[in-house]
Amino acid sequence: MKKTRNTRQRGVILGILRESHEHPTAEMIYREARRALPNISLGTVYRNLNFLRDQGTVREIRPSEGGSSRFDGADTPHAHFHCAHCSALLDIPLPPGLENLRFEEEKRISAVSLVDLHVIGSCCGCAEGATH
Amino acid sequence: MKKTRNTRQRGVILGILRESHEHPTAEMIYREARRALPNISLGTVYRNLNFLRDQGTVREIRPSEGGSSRFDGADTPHAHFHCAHCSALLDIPLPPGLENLRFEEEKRISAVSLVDLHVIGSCCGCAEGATH
DNA sequence: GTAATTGCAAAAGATTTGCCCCATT
DNA sequence: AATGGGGCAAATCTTTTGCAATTAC
Repeated sequence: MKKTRNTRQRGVILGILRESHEHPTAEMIYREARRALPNISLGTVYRNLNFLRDQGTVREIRPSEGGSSRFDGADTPHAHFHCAHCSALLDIPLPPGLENLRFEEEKRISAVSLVDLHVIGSCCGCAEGATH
Repeated sequence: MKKTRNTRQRGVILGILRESHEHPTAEMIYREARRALPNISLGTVYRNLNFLRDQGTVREIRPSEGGSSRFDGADTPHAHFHCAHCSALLDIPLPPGLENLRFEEEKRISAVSLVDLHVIGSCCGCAEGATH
């Protein structure tokens, strides 16, 4: 197995993700990381996000509304709510019964590694009254 | 409200989507549509897919693995299984209990318009034996 | 010392858009 | 005839990649 290094860049990126609750994009992480490491490049941010995602440390969320991927550094299972109006992305609890989905009866599926639940709708800040 | 026209292009695109079970990309739909309309352009395919998606007629699926969006012309609720190895995208039944999720207790959510469940794993064609 | 990782910039990929013409209503 | 929609090509946006220099181990 390939050896990995603990670079300052990787640490800063993971730290940002761990502290943020807003599911930042690579660009937002980049801007934040530049405060600690003014020379960090966007390519490095992307490379590390891909690395952390492949490692299972963070989750990449590709919003159904389009636009950039958003990243989630939380380590407990949860679902996501997307506001279709303001593109806020909120963590919501996983509905009961979804923690242990089984797909034995589904002959085309051999193994399940991840279950992603996305709820799309309108957040309270964007309710009826608001301009759409 | 803006009046919409039934163009040959829009009809062909929707027809392809309705008949396909493989969740084609815009590019695949474009190639297929060219058989009926040799002059259709990729831009037109994208414009119509966006239109049909905004109208709620088709669903756009942004694969967690990355790459192009895939489109789903089915009209009954279902979940999706993504094979992480061959990028097959299969319709699977919505697990019981997910048809009528309620989010009353979630104060930040005002309305829900769509629930998307994505199961990521390995399909049977890509099981253990296969080259990864 | 060595190989993983970085910064930079260019490239690639996917989707959108402007403009002018055509076709549906 | 009016105008929504199409074709084409350029533009935009997001993400990836090649390469030489750097740095963690």
